[in-house]
Amino acid sequence: MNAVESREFREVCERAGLAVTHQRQVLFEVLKNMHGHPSPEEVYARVKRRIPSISLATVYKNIHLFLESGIFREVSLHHGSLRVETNSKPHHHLVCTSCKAIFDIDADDLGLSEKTGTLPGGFLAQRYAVDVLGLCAACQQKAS
Amino acid sequence: MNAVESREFREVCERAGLAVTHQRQVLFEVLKNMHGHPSPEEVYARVKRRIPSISLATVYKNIHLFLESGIFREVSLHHGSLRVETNSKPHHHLVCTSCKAIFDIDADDLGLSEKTGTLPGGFLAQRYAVDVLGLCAACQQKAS
DNA sequence: TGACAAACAATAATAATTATCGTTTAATAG
DNA sequence: CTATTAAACGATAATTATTATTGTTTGTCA
Repeated sequence: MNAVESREFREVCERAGLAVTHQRQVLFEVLKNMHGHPSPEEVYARVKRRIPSISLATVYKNIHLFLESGIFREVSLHHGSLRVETNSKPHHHLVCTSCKAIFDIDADDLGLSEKTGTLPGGFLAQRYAVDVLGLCAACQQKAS
Repeated sequence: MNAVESREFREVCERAGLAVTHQRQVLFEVLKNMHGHPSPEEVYARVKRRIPSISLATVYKNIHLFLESGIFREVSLHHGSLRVETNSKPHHHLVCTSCKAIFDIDADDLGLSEKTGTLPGGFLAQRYAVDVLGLCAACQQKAS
């Protein structure tokens, strides 16, 4: 890594209140240089090339710390287990980033103009699934 | 259950090519009458009240059959494991319902007018995470 | 009604993730 | 620059969610 990247990482850790460790730094760099939507196992495999002794648990722990600190995001909020929709009306979701609650909102009420049909890249868009991330009323109370 | 519900269920099974079994029918009714976003375990607990001998595996299998047949939907396509975003630009996802591939699309290119601020219900909207569901170019080829 | 495929219950197996615990390392106060 | 202490680490056991297997039962349809 170069000096600029190194300083960036130190600042990131400072802000997040995390110690600057070798493992954490390599993980950070590896993530910065990967593309797409890697799984923890894929990230682990990459980091292992530079630190053969690293533990998978360390990778998980630090990915979670990065996510919590907003240094990286996860592809889709995953609810840990499969969830079934019981609301048959077209609707989207309000997801509270604090308490993880999910509220339904009618597609009409959200009023997004969803373009179906072919998008750039030749992707045929059929349906939109929208998560609006934010804070529910209760968590706003608590925060204030 | 009443005769109307029973007929509806038979039609649903017919269309999906599924046998009409007692377990399947009770599961269907239970799901119809639940609200929110129940997990398989929660559904299992409910069904068990009416069929104490039912197996959790049966619940899983039938939920999947219902999802595949489009009788119910899942809350969010879950990728089986945690995935980390490596693209730091604001973007959304094109999700191919056939091959499960995920492509990034710049938020600007998708051109949704995202309303942040307070939504009905007092929810404070901060960010939108949009999955556009459809078929990628390759899967359209295969299908034709 | 009988044959056969589909579905079922029980439960073993697997995959993903998290917890535990003894050891090592970074932060920082002196 | 060293001692103290909390944080982080590696190894691995444990847990959770899900899927596969297998022998038995039950719909479906001739």
